[in-house]
Amino acid sequence: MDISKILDLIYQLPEQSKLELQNNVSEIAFPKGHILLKANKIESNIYFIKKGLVRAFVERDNEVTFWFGKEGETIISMKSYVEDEPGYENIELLEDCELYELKTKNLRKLFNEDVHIANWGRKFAEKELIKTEERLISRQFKNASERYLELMKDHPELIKRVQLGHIASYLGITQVSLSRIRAELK
Amino acid sequence: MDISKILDLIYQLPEQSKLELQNNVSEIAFPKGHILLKANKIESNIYFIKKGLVRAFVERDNEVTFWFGKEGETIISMKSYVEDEPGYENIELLEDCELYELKTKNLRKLFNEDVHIANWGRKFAEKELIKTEERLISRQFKNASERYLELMKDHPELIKRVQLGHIASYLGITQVSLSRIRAELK
DNA sequence: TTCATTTTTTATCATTTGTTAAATTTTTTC
DNA sequence: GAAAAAATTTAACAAATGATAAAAAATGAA
Repeated sequence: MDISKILDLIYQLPEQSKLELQNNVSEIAFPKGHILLKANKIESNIYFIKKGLVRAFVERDNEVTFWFGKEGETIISMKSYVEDEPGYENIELLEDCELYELKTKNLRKLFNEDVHIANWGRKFAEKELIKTEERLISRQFKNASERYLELMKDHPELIKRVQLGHIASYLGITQVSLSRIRAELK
Repeated sequence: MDISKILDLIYQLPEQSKLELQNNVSEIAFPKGHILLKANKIESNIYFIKKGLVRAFVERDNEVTFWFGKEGETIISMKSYVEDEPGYENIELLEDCELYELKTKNLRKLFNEDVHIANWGRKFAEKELIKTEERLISRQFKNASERYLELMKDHPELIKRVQLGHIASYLGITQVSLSRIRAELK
């Protein structure tokens, strides 16, 4: 998915502002398994996924996967981006990826210079917020089996592309529980 | 908490922009028990809490409380605000409240006219996003008892001001479970 | 205060999910 | 293609949480 399309998905910018943003973007590729972002470090870039699939996870006793990103989505260490503090998330590439890279520093400059880009940034955060809030609510009143069915309905491709251990973690259950749930659905 | 302080908490605006925002704000009060926002309706205002306490909940078999707002916080139907679509949340006043009201229509106009206000709106969404993401992650690897202790640590005043049924719902467990957890902590 | 109502706790049993270990299947590597 | 490694499933039992009902405590209204 090309950068112009990705930027439009978030918010339709006037041509001039869009070019400003695109001029600050460079392309970069990494292989499956690469750790793009490490926890407890300030990340100075954000990335848009041209091609591939990644996961965000935090490390506890085990790894807790809390987000998947695929073509068209944006990779951000929220803490770094928003508060300039080390983030809590690691980002691992689950497939070979082609990414667009944008320096946070340059983006912040554009936020202060261009009202359209500031509103683009606002829309981005707002849309992410709605997605996160809906997931939180879903967690609050659905059991594991219902959450799995919901994921199958909303993101069937994820279940094909991601190994079940990560899916189970994302759903907030153990892999063994997910396996049991799948067996019961047959 | 006065409106100037509340706006500053989100993002420090230049004086001129701040006055622009403040000029669009009016004061309003409602008694405990009042339903300020109803689900499935487009809400045309956002509110800042000057004084009091509210909760956001969705209706399922039971009510699921997913947010508490107190002095200095912002009441928004995210779906209405972001996508101009009916929201999923109800907002109930848990105490008598004094609120600042701001018409979404006017705010949108300011977002397009004033780069500082656009960035204020961006910061607001970004900060809410981090809080929501942290709660989601906490849900993913902490059990009910740990989540209760976390809430006691981070927001002890909530436990004093809110009845336990709502707290239990917010934590994603039944009131009976929360009561049991409290008994085990003694 | 006193009574009625609401909230919280306690108890019991059912269900869901976790833990551990082993078996099976799939994927990767040589 | 065979061996090794990784991922998934299955099984048995443990622990956490849910559901229901009843008792106790707290709150609110007359």
